[in-house]
Amino acid sequence: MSIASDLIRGHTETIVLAQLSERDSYGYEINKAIQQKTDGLFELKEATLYSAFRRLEQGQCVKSYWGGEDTGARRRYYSITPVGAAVLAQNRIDWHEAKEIIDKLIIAEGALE
Amino acid sequence: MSIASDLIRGHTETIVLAQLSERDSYGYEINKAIQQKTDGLFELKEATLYSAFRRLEQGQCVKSYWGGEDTGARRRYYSITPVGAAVLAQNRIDWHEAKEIIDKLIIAEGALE
DNA sequence: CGATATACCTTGACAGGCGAAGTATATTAT
DNA sequence: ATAATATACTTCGCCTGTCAAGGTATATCG
Repeated sequence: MSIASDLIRGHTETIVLAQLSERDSYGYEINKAIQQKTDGLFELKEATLYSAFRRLEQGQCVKSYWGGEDTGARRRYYSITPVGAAVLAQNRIDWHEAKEIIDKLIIAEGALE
Repeated sequence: MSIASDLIRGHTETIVLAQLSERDSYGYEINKAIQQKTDGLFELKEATLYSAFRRLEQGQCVKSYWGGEDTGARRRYYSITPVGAAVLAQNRIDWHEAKEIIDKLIIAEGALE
């Protein structure tokens, strides 16, 4: 991956929620979707992804259910809850704010477009 | 503060280096400058700031020297090194890339401006 | 039958942020 | 005078999210 762990830290849950807001999905598929969306520049590590699922489910942000296996192994599907949708909405707002703040702080003095 | 720890994680060193690229400075002043630039929305916690200094100095990114006290207590000034300047430049590039990647992943489907 | 792709799970280490507490000096208010 | 506040730095130890490493199980393809 070409993006540092610390730069992604804190975004994992939001990324997962954003995926789930499109449609119910499962770990493996979500990760493939992320790789595709970023042209292979980024992927979630499995341990990171599954620990995010655990936190999200504990926080009532997602619900899970075992789904049918068309091809490989069994899949645990996740769906976003109203709580999760609200958290996602807030996280998006926070991200916009954080972006602006960080930009203000790290962009070079003269580099104002 | 209104920006989550995990969203800031990994940016602390870059923020400090960016400040030092303008002029030599010391911890307290850097933090004040950051608060001013962000209209009070963000500040580095002391422990965070000083541990960043330690890492940066160990990594040859900054050098420090004791400076004169015009008003309060003694100050430890920091200056950015060529290594630090290079790291800063790379971190800025990384930030731009990370921003785009995160945007792609968390922005709502229909919300493309 | 072995290799590969799909799919999930757990453990333990590591690193950075930060609360809390401490030290010391100068200024301002009471 | 003295208490409070602002300036300024430092250290300790906890917490949390990431991830390397290892494990399990099924289906497909050569």
